[in-house]
Amino acid sequence: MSEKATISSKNSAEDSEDEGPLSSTIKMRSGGEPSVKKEIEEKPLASEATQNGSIKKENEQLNSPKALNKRLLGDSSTPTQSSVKKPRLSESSVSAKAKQVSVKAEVKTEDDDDDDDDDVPIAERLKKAAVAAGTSQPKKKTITKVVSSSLKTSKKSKKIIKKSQYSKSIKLQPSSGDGQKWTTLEHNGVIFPPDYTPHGVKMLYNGQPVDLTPEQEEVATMFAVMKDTDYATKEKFVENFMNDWRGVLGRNHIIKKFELCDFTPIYDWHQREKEKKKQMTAEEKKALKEEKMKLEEKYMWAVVDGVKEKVGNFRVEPPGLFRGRGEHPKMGKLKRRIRPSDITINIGKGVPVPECPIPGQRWKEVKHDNTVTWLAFWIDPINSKEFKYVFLAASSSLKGQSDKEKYEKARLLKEYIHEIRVNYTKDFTNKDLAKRQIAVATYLIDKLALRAGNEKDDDEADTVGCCTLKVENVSLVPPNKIEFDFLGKDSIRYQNTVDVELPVYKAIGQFKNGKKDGEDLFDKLDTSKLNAHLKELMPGLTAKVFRTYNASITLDDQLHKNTKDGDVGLKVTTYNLANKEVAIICNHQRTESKSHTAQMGRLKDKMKELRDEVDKLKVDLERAKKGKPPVKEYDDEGKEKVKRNLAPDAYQKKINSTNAKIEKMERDMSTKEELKTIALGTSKINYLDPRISVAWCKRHEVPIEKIFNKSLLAKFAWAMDVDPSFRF
DNA sequence: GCCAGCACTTAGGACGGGGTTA
DNA sequence: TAACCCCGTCCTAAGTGCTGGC
Repeated sequence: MSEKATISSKNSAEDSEDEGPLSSTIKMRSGGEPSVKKEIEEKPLASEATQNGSIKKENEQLNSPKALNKRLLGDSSTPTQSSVKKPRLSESSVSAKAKQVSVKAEVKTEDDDDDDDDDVPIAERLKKAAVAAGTSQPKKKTITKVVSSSLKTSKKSKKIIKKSQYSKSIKLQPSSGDGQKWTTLEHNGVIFPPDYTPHGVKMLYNGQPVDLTPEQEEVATMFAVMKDTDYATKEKFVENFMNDWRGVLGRNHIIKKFELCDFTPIYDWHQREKEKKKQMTAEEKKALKEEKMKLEEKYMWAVVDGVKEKVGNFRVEPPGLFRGRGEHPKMGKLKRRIRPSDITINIGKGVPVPECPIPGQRWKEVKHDNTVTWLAFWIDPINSKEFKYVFLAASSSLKGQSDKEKYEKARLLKEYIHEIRVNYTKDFTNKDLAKRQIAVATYLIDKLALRAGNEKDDDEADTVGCCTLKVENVSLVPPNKIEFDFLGKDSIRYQNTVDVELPVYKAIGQFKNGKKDGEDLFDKLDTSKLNAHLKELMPGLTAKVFRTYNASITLDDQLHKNTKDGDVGLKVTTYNLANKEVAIICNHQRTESKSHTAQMGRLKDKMKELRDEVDKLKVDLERAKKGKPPVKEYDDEGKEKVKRNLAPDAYQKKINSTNAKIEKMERDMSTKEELKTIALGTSKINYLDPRISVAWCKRHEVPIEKIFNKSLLAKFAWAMDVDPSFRF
């Protein structure tokens, strides 16, 4: 069970029949087909119009007959042959279908209210429903075409955007339809961690120092340095560690029982080393850093189709003890050292194969597969069914292209969401149990942004997603609430009580009926069935698209509704609040920092000091008004403090400025408290279409650097030239 | 239709640098 | 000057989803 606080639900009880998922107006054809096919072929998509035509180009490419090529079954292990894989449907189909979707290019102004609730996440609409009952239909400005150049960015905002060295956009090459990811690829392979250097510090066994070989000492040290982590106290961790360590120690070694092991001498040695490192002068640290840089420089870059791109993880993982999350059955197992003979390299044909950095050794294999993006991989030593890949960095064009496609797919869902909701609502009462389960699962994924929930093996932590929810994870709370309590990805607890439509409540009751704890709630369903069904509703649609859609549309909606005139600081606060809403929806949590309570305590003390100061200043102000000197004050040693006589105006000024400090501090404290277990970064990196943020910054003259750090600016370079009118 | 293999995205925590404060 | 704290970066685990083969 996670120790983290649970994010409380924002889903409220206003989930009435009228304001449910189906209440909103939609742009649909009477036949139920989304939007206007003919119109589209003549007019660009709204998004196309804002993308300098680049998307249209993509669609053409993805639509090409080449996209239907099948995978050729070549011997991919032969270095001279590259396997050509069948492109994923999702890559081609979304863009292809995109042509069939509506669109009159519409621009909603900041003043416009949303009149189409299907463009808003359900959770938000539920909240809105209570407030908005009886509100009049808002107006929407419709124009025939949006061309980026026709929308003027104000001079000032242009300047702000231009000022940023990262604001230049990159033009992404559309991904080809045949699954080919690159034409030429050059890189220098991977770098290995240094060999183990024995320290010679002896651990104790049964109180006596023990001699260990370097290999045995290395594993002992891995455990010793984790002595003060939670892992070291977990039975499973210790058990797995001891089993693997015994293998290294050999059958006849004196060390048998963990209880008799004392790793303290090694732990202390490690602490001293850490301290030594800390005590190094700035110059020494700099020199060390430069040396490391020199060693690594050549591995940091790849050249893809003639463009120099950063490599993401060019360092091979060092050996260690496996740190699985939650109650992972393999925690503590020895993750052995990876050697060149474990590594498969992928590189362009006709360019030099990276030299193996360890003399006398060689790569396991060299491939030339241009249908994949990995530069190297090795088999995970903890789970031999899995691979560890070396990919390009997030800032690379390849990653950028795929990121953009992800957001375009989520935007496409906007066009289909109404029909999808109509569809699943109808099926809440379907006689076919499988259909009923699909309907309810889709509803939960849409409404609560739950993950799909693939099946898991027994040798993984016991976590669930939507399709793998167990009977005990879901409780009925009459008359129509459902309480969720389960461990999701990374064993993060999801605890939420939500109002649901009555048919959903009844259906879940039926699914639970006659089942015991530990049994699947959706016994007729798994992720492949669910995704197959979703694909019938929209090309390329899968469960995870709903998370992207919900997150991005929530940000867009919140920014649209809540941005007020004011200084940049205020606007950034508005942004962060919107970001927080998204993090709550996606259940992005972090562990409360160990020092949080102490930090809050210190802030409270400081606040009290400031308040006392204001009280004293008020007294002195009254005295000054009467021409009296300020009240005498004494320090800890009883010596009188020097206090100047000030004019009443000066006291008032001081009071005002101290009050301002108090107000700021109150705001900071409440933000700190609210965000102590909420992680904002995850959604910003993975779920929020960066074009929403960039366009909002342009419209409101907020420097983009206030929203994106250096890494994000690089990752989202492709989004920087978005038109200011862009809406998700 | 199912499963295993594969390729990729999404995720939280560790760590360290640098700015701020006492 | 040290302690504190924030933030960016790195690390790698843990998900999702597609495909081919049976």
